[in-house]
Amino acid sequence: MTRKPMTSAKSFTTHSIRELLTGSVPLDSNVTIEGWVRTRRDSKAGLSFIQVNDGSCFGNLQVVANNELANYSSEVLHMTSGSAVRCSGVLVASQGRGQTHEIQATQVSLLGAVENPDSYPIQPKQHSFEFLREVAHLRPRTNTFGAMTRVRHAAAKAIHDYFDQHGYFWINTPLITASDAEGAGQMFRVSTLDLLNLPRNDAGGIDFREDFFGRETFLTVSGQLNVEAFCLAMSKVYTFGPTFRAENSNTTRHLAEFWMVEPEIAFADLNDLVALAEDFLKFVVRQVLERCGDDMAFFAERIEPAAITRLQQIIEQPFQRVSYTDAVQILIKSGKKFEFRPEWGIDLQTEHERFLTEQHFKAPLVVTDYPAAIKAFYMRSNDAAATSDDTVAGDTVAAMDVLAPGIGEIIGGAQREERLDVLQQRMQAMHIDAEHYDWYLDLRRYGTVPHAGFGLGFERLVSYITGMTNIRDVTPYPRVPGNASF
RNA sequence: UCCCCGGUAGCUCAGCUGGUUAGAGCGGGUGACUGUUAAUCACUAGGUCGUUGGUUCGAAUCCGACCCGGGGAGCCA
Repeated sequence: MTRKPMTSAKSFTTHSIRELLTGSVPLDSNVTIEGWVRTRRDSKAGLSFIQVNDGSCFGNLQVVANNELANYSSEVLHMTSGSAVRCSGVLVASQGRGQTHEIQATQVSLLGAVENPDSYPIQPKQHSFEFLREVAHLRPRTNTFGAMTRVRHAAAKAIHDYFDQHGYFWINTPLITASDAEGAGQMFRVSTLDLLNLPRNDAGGIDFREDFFGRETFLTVSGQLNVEAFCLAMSKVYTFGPTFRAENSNTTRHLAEFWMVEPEIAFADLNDLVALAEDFLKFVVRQVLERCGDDMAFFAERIEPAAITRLQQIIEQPFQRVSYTDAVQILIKSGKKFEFRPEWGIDLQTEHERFLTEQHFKAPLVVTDYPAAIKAFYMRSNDAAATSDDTVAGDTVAAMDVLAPGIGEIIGGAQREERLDVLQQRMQAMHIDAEHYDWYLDLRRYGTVPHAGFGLGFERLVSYITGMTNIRDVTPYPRVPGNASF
């Protein structure tokens, strides 16, 4: 992107630093850049080196400003970290080591000064992530969050590209909902009622007929049920949008507000879904590696040494696959002492998942066919319990989780129960009020077909890709219990 | 929600068997020096030791309560 500069400097064209560093602009061109000062080093020989970053790429551009500039001593020497500047000059090959290009400045303008340089929080040094969360509005100016932001963008773009190239339609499912979905967790209430003066019904409860929508409403915990309806018309669809969970979860992998990707495919079974998950993840990872080389190199150097190599392994290796029943057997036979003893019928604990992905398989792992009792009502009942030995296995459903080393569950999905009578039985058994799901049951009454889908936690994906271990550091403004700052 | 750990300068931390005036590095300011690379060197400013009670002649240091942050677990994506 090139454009005219905002000021009068004639024959200088404004460029992103990315353009200048990647060699798409010939040397000796007159150029202008706009950005924020990372560091400034002064030489009393009469020149200063200003490292400028504009977010367009990981690298800074070095601007060489000498004392012949009219504002050299009055402004240039006071351009501390964080100052906003516009620099014009000639793009040249750098005389010094450490960078290929630099600008010999003919004009350096201070657009926005840093009022209190001694208290500006972002210094050219390592900060703790805990501290940076307290200055979430300024942390985009750090290397780490610049890199994370570009990776996050590249991943989101890759997700849309993958589905677009494979004939999927992006469905914008509602964020406000009246159903409590699959009971996927605690929900945030949406209401315009006056909390200090609640309307009451005859039974003494709150009269939600007086509320904005005439009934109780919440923020969505999943777009899945809604997107299924479009799946059973458009064949291949997906959602990608914000999701809300009011769970009191205080961990490095939970947010109250996060983004979720939920593809849903018709005329498909669990095997098709597993194949999709693998192909999809590999595509996204490959795109990020191709587009964000500098950023990923930074994560590998400073955050997680294996950041790049483990992504390359994901691309190259086939995902491992194991049934829940076999996974439990592996855990039992491992002889390893777990805090929670592995047992058929109990959900895999974090320590179990970690053992399977990090020690046993040492790869992303797809676990399938979980006990029906611990899974949601809409998951398809398997016809027969599949076991690889003499273990007695109970009823299972065609569910699947993709577990990634270091992160745990990154994808959860299932083939959906398309048989009306089986679905109704299951809802009854799980005490789900069928009245709220009549429209959902309609999908089984009118032209039902086998279909399947999964949910991918977008932040968990970014966390896995970058090696950033706390999910609060891979989203711009994290919302967690007790904190909605910024 | 449960279990641990922590809160000292703008940042990262030391000091914590109670005892003159609470320290260092980085960052800021000033100066020296150099086509510099998180530059280097010197000087300098900067602190209600999370809040609040208590113990004590005396509390950053010991005890209680509260607030905030972090890690782990559960729930899940």
